[in-house]
Amino acid sequence: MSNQGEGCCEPLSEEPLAEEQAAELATVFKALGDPVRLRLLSLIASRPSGEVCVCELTPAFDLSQPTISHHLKLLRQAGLVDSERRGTWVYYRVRPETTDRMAALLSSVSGDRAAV
Amino acid sequence: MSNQGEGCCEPLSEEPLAEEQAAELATVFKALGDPVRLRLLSLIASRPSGEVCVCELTPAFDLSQPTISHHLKLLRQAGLVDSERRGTWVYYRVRPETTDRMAALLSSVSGDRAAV
DNA sequence: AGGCTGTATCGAAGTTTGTCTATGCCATGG
DNA sequence: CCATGGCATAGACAAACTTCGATACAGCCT
Repeated sequence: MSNQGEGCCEPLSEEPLAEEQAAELATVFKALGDPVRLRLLSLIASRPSGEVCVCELTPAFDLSQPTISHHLKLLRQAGLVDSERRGTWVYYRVRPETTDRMAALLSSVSGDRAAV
Repeated sequence: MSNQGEGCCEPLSEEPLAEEQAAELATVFKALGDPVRLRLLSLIASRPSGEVCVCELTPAFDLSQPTISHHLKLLRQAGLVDSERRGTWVYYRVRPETTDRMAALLSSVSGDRAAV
């Protein structure tokens, strides 16, 4: 499969991002790669209280309630948000550890080398 | 539909992330949401020279050459990388403007409010 | 010019994703 | 204790994505 000749450049020394790590990080970015989920995250993050009730998120979109629930589940599984039930209602909040980690990763890409 | 009753919380004041903007940003995150593309970006970014020849990227994966070419195209369309042909070979480099913008967005999420 | 090599484009197959309706679970409140 | 409302899960289906082989295009070299 197309092994380059010899005159192009030096061979790869090492992959900066391991296969396994890339798969894990891709899961988080994939969760961010949908307009609805991005807006959900933004809605949650923009609250001074730090949390939003699902009953407030659902009517903000032109989508069915199960669809919003599904998107929230993906955000939760990606570690981007956390949920807590208080009585009748469920509240979602951002997990800054995850967003910070992703921000640091992207910064390192433009900075110099890819870090963890 | 499910319009909530009245006892939950106050209504939404405004969406922090417009629908159109969310769609645009989601495209970039979607490009990042694949292990192969993440590793490609990492490989390109980790080079001191700032650029990598495609002939070096292709054999680094257990995938066909058209598949790598396709992933590079998506990264380019998302504004994450740039390509330049020099003679026989094509070189890819990271566009720091884009990665920095995404990093800033994620930082703002954990910081306080969602910014542009 | 002709052949060779590196890269991109073109359909096509299989899998994943986003959305819906229908239904189930949990907590509240008569 | 049963009815009601908020939220999650299950199954179904269309659209999108990832991958491939085949092919086309672009430079180099003899």
